[in-house]
Amino acid sequence: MRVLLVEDTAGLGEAVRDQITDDDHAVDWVQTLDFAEASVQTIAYDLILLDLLLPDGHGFDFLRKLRATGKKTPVIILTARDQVSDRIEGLNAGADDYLIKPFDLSELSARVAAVARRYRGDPSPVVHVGNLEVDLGDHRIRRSGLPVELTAREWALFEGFIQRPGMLLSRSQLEDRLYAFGAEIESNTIEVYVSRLRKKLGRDAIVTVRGMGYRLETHGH
Amino acid sequence: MRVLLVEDTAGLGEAVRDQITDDDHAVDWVQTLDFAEASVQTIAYDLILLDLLLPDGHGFDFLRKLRATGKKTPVIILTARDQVSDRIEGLNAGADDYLIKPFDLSELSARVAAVARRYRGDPSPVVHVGNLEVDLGDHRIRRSGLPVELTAREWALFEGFIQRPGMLLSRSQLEDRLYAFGAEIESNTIEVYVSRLRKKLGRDAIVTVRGMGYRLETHGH
DNA sequence: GGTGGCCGTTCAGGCTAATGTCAGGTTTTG
DNA sequence: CAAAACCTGACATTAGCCTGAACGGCCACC
Repeated sequence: MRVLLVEDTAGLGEAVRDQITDDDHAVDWVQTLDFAEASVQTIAYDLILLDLLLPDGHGFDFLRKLRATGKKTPVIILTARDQVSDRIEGLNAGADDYLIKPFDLSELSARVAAVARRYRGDPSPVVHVGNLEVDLGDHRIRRSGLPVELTAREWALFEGFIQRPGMLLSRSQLEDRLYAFGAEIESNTIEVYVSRLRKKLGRDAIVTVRGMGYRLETHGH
Repeated sequence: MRVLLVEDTAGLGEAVRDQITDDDHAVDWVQTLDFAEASVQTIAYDLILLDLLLPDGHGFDFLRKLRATGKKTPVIILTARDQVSDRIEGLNAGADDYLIKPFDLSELSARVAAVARRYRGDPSPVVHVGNLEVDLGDHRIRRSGLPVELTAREWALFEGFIQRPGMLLSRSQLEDRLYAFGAEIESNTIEVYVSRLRKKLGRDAIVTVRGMGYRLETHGH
């Protein structure tokens, strides 16, 4: 499997390259969008790891161009913590996944493996919580077998819950998932999204813990 | 897990130290960058809590130096609300998370736990005390196997007890857990909450030490 | 270029349960 | 025995939460 890494930070680039490279994975590492574009034109990559802030432009531009040419190569975005809101846009722009810096290298391996699995056509792992069936790779949810469609932000929130089912998530932790890190939020957006998630996933899916936050109900109803 | 707290405000420093210290977490508290630098050279910390405005310099300088030496110790920055631009800079400088003063102590716990988990990958620990079973991450309690629901303030108090089972906690220490530091309280709120906790956790769960404070009973009843 | 629909965001109104205080009782201490 | 310290039921207040509705931006499609 051939991986293109687009990342201009030296330390991180090295670490990622070393982490991924093995018998099955070859990594080409470039540091500018220019090189990246040249690379995808000459080589058919199986996966692209894409930093967003690069010296000669924004990763989205590259991503959009790539998709515009019809290429469906899976793309994982590597984004800094203060650009979390970008991920919404990123998913819209055609990214398959994203990782927030700083991330565990093992986490990276897991995502890469997941993409590889999907790429080979193997089924991605499915998490069962209550009467929900969640396919993390595909961002697909079934509720009692019936498919449920979530919008980008609904998913962003829900993903927070699914990563550790049953764990109590504070309001600010949830806000960090939706907005640029540390952004002040004045309205009741979280409540609105929780409300919408409940409408789609079931009234009891998410439990309010007054004054503390929310948690995903882990056992069926 | 070993935590370095770099904070020059006495009251806040104490409160944070007390909040974090438990069987699993040892806290070293220093008040200047000088001491902080000396500390990180002699001890391998698992987490650093860093105030930005310190008597002998700015926290960023410390953070940059730390990263320059290749240390990847997770760092959570503690900063005042009005320094928005600092946030971006801080994340670029290599911080892992941010807490904006004034923050809830329970919020601090959550972040520390999250960072710790991110780096160790462990699930949240479950503590057993007497006939109580406490999951700190989930904020869940079982008493003889049966779930117990606590309100935000009840939990805030209880967290103080559970972190140091059997240790005597003074009234003012407990008050610090319920209210922002320094808030004087005139009524008998502590007594009321201790009473409410006893009703939910068992009459003997919390022992009164007349004139001194309270402590959590550690062996079953 | 226009238009319709979807999504994100905010607001207002209504509701429930958590909170803080008090008063009257109980226990401990000197 | 009196005073100090503590306990706890009751209650008014309000913080915190829920949700329908409306608005505006953006994008795809015509």
